[in-house]
Amino acid sequence: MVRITLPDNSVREFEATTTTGAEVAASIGAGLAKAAVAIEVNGVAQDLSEPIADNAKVNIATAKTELGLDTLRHTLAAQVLALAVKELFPAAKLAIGPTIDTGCYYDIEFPTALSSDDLPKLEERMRDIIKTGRAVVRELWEPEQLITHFEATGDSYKSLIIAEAVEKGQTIGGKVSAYRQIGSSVAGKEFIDLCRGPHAPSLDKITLAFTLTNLAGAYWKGDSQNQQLTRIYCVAFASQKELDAYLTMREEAEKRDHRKLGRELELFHLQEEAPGQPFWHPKGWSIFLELEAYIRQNLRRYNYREVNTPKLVSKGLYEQSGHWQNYREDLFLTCDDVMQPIVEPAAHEKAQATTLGSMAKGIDSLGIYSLKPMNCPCHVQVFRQGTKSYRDLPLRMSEFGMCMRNEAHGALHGLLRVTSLTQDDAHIFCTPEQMESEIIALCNLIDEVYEPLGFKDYSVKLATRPEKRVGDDSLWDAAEKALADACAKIGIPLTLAPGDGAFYGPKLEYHLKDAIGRTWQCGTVQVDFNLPIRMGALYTNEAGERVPCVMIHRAILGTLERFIGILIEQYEGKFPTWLAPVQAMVIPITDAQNDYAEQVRQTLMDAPITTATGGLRVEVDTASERMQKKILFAQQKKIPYMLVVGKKEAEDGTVAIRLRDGTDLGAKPLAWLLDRLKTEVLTRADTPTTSAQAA
RNA sequence: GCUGCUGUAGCUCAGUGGUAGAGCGCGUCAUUGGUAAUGACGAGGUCGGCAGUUCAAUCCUGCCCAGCAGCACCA
Repeated sequence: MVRITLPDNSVREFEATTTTGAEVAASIGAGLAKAAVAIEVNGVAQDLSEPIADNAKVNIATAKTELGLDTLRHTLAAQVLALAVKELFPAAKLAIGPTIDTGCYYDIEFPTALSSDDLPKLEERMRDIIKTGRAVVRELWEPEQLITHFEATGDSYKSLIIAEAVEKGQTIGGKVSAYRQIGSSVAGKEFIDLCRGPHAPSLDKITLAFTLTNLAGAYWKGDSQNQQLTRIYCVAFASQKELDAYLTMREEAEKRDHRKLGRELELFHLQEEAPGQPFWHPKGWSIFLELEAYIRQNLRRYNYREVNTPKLVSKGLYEQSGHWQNYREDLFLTCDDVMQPIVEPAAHEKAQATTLGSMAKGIDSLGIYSLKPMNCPCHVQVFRQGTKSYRDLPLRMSEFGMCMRNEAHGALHGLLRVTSLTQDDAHIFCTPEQMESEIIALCNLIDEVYEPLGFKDYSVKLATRPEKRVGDDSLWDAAEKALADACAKIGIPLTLAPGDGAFYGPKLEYHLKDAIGRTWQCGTVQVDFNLPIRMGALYTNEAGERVPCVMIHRAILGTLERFIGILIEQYEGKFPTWLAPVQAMVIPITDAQNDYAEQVRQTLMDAPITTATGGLRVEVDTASERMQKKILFAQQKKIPYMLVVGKKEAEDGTVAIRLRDGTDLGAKPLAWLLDRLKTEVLTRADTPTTSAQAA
């Protein structure tokens, strides 16, 4: 007899000791039996066909549950998409087909390139396969036999996975599970897929709404040294409604793409002569300046001192720091004259073309310089001027330094990944004893900076020692512990990112989510015991000894370029007044009010309101258009305040105020408006709303 | 860097082996309008770059550059 506890804590008894999930579901009701796709037994997912242990707590999964949806997506990938590919492209080699939070994908090696034109055909075949409603049965195989099977079908990647599972001891009593689709046929054999499961017991359970969206390249096991496979993405949801909602969401996300808005709002542009380097237009640059000022104001509260250091620095400094050894490929190198031949042209003919530009790296005899890829080595040089004692620490050195990185070409992406980047960078030189309180202060500062910008939800990862690193492991132990302890102390939940640390130290990574749900690393806090030793950042301790300090590398916004890109998407271009490139647009109703409109603009521009650009940013729309059109235009430019001036306002010395969201505040004296703008700008209020009307 | 795709007017895009089109935007003129698009006319393109095939290339082929969707990378 088997006793089974249901989610409502009721207990049912079954005679047979081999009672399965399917039987439990059937005992509850025919509807549930039909909808069931898998079952959770004591928190572990298993097939409906497997027997359930005595005294188990179970939860039956349907398309409406997380596990059920995941199981159906999994079956869709492994039994439907995979089979469709095998039927249409017999020579294709299946690799892996996991689920993701919007559906699933399958990585496959194709002998000839698949094109996106093939997707509709594949999708149609998938629907045909589902219509057969064939049963999918779990089987346990001897690893060698299953490998033999996959060698015969050409799916050598499956063999590799089996071999690895055996090696790692991830087997079920020495066997591996596979799923057979009863009645299917590929090259005369029933289709079998290696899988841990669970799977839906039959294809007619797959009631998902799905569509194949796109193709992409992806490396086998995520390693760029390996074979590149073709990844087929499939979005799949429990209902057509959810699928439509997801597709609509993607379209909406496209509308707030910072590259599109950046052009429409005249913030910046990119062109091929300067890949990855934004040309900032006046309106975009004003955002840049405001953010910089915002950060400066915050740093002041935490006693930072700002510096500025050279852009073009000899490679020697980077050899000392270790960046040369780790990032040489990504440095922009130059010397006094790259076109000057290195070898005497007369020596031999080929030498004519042999310039530094062509021979480039590894030539020590010439003074080779690198555009600085980061600020830390330069900051150490500032620190080293003069003798420092423990009384000088902690020393917090900040810089908005522009760095250049020759990023992999495929990595560039609008403002989110650029070649020339401006970090809100700083290095804290401190003693080991000060380290923890400095990290805690930093975590607080970061939160205080993010919060007013609307980023309340972010995740923090602890990136630990990578394989390629410098320094003793004992130092790494201490550094990783310092970060973990500090976070524990102030209650920041951490997830681990093993091996993702910098070559000189572990780091906390702050990840923010953008409008399309992609996450971007922005803030970072890195504890470094190694560069101070390598580069001689020493201080005299209380005992009079010269010892290396601890260096904490940190950035809050990360790079201003990336952060502005994220902000554009976050706000959909509707910046709060303090950040808005144009804060108010004066709209004269007829030409007769142009002079008054200009007076209004001048009054606002001259108002004693401090902004990063020296005062309020106001424009006048004197186009020979109807007022309605000018309002529409200002709205399209997402300008927070529209100040309509007609004959009446000109006579009364007022402006008729209309907000970006359509709210009409009516005619108000200029002094009233100035008061309101001043409050809004100085407090960096989120956005102009009617609720602020009391101001 | 890798896989697939794209590059035609300021923007969005159509099109053809015989040197190009639309809508919006832009300019001029008329209109002087009270809170989401006034009308007429006009200008604007080495069809990403370099080679090749051809009597002829924006179109076909190759190479390069840039961009897009991912992957890898991200000090």
